[in-house]
Amino acid sequence: MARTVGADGQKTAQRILEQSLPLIAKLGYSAVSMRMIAGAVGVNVGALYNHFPNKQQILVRLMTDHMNALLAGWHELKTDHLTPAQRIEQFVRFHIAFNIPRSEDVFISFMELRSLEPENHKMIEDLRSQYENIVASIIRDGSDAGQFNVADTHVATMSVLGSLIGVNTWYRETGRLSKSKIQDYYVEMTFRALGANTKEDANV
Amino acid sequence: MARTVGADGQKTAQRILEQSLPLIAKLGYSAVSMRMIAGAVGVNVGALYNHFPNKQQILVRLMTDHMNALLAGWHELKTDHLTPAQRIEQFVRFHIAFNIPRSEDVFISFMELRSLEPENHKMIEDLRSQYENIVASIIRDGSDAGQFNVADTHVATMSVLGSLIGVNTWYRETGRLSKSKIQDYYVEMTFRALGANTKEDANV
DNA sequence: CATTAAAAAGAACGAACGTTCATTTAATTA
DNA sequence: TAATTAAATGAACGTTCGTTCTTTTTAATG
Repeated sequence: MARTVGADGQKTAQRILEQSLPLIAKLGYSAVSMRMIAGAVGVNVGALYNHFPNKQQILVRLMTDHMNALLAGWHELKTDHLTPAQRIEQFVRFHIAFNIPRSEDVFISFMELRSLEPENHKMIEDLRSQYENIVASIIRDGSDAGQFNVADTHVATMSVLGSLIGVNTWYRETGRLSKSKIQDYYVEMTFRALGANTKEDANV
Repeated sequence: MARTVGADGQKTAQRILEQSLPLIAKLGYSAVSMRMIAGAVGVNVGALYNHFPNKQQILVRLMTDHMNALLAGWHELKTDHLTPAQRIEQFVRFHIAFNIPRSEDVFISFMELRSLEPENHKMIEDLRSQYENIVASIIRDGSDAGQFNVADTHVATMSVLGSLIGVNTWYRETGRLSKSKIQDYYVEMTFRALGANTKEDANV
């Protein structure tokens, strides 16, 4: 046998990414073999190499695609003209809304950094720090404007991001809480953690 | 060659655990081979099986030892007689102090759950939920007593734990902030996030 | 001191790994 | 329609994997 009827390179490449995602999220990059991916796609092992030069590049694509979508999603919101309090609220809501349906991407992008060769690692790390900088600059602006009251900008940034990232580890579609309720709760807790005094001002 | 001078079973078993820890933390369980561990210990591959029946049990020991030490460390503090606000402060300080010098254990216990066979996975998961329950019950007590003001106990628990767990991902021994400063900052942010109104009452 | 047990070495096992290659067939191009 | 390119198969490559086994040497036991 050889090329099959209806075979399409672009579609196969996409299927490889789609099938790799849950496998790597569940088992980890090292524990997933090219044969497993091929099996999930419904294709022979060798065929994978028509679309990706090696295993590592599959992981790189998964991570860059996710991080770029995350950053693009945020920048689409165009929040520059808002107050720091409004921006952090937008950010909390965006982060939760964006990441909940992408729990596997989130997990991989956090978890498999160490599986990347140095230059790829650096590239993803840069994207990640761009995302951290979004929060850091909101908190810094809020502090400078006297709207937030934090002892240390960096610690506050890490605390806010840490609590948000944790959502993915426990959220369940079928759980007790709706996505929007979770957003509300986290907005409130984030405001409090940052010593924000402007939520009422902004909303009432 | 064969048994070497001074060879001691218990010491070797301990060295296997000690050397496995940084390897697995850095590369991941699947990516670490028994030969790498043996090399780090300075022993032949086969010798590992005098001390552990298989690779999985090394991971199990690393994770159970860590989780048990974590739980034991907390219970040693005997905080039952304190107020919820005092207890959550103690917890935040304990968690940071305990985990910072054990970043590799923390990372593995969080990361490699998926590498465990079902029964081992369940055992570790049980230990982890015991730890979560510590926070949950403090927050619940504080809410019931009207000392905390949270919209949802579970969400608050996850947010507090998430922000704390994040510390390990960015703390550096040589960094700008001392451990005790970080503790102070996190105590304050946690109090705020929980709507605690008793920090001043308790301390002043 | 003789015997047994513990702890190591080192070779070997089959299985699985990522990757390559020659080949075959479908789709596209000239 | 003929030639070329794209996309797949399936076998094979050498390497590494976790594990087992035999053998050797040291330490502990009687």
